[in-house]
Amino acid sequence: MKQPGDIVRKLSEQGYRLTPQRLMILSAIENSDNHISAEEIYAQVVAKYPHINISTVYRTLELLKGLGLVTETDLGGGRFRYHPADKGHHHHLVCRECGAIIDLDESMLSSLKDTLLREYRFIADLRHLAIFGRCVKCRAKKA
Amino acid sequence: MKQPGDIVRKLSEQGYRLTPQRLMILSAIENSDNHISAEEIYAQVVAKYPHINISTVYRTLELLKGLGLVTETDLGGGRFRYHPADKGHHHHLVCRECGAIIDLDESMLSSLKDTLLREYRFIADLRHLAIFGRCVKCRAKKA
DNA sequence: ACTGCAAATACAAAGATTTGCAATTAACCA
DNA sequence: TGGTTAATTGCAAATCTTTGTATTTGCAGT
Repeated sequence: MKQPGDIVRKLSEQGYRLTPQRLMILSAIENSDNHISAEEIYAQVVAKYPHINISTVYRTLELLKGLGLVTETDLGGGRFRYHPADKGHHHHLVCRECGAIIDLDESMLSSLKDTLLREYRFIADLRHLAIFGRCVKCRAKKA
Repeated sequence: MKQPGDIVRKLSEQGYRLTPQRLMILSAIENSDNHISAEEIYAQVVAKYPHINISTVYRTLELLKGLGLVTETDLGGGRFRYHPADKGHHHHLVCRECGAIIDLDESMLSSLKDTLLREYRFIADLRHLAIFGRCVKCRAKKA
């Protein structure tokens, strides 16, 4: 398991500067339960450090994504959410009705990946896929 | 098979106005080979009818999508593409390297849909999914 | 502690999509 | 044909994300 600050250490090891902005952004991501958005990160950081600009949040997320330290999931239409990569790859079932996000184990899609490779010779990147639909709770609500 | 103008007829039947803007937008979608974007539609229409506003294009697409006459595919990050719904549902394999879009038959994902329903009781909407990766041509280019 | 410099930042502006509102107009009816 | 009216549009502004650029700053080497 990772310790808090593990991402900070890796950044430092790779020669990236540890600016207060980055530390606060990382803290927001690591302390988030799950699936935090750029706007939410910005809101958290700006409360303590009003000087920060939101473009710094976006660029930091871009950096962390590129380094594989943070995972980005597109919940449709470019609504991106982030979480620490060490919390494991998984997919997301997103309920269109109530907005619930259900984590789906990576192995669920391995046979699909195999099929695409065999039939289309296409190497599918299925690391953080979002699938939309209707969850069990909303199915119960009304016919 | 559908005739050109079939969507026009359906709109009219359901009490929607047939404005010149809508007719030209529909013409652009129906004459497109595949996967046209809102910007491309706008560019085509504005050439003949410079007065049109792009928000009309977006609103018309929203309407057609809601009526199930046009299908919207999110090629990642909210880059939407459209095509007539009667050309059939299919999925898309999108190559991150060369941008190629490979159509994938709907049946390809039916077993995934079944599994999600059985194991998660989740009704997945897999009508126009985009899966990212690397296509066979780009695999050949370099190791 | 101080200095230099490349890295990182803030700011501003651009691109893509959405939304509120006043003006326009397609379609119905006399 | 012309009038009426609710649907539709154009326009402007807002939102979210990205990008260019001048300024600031972390940090390695004094």
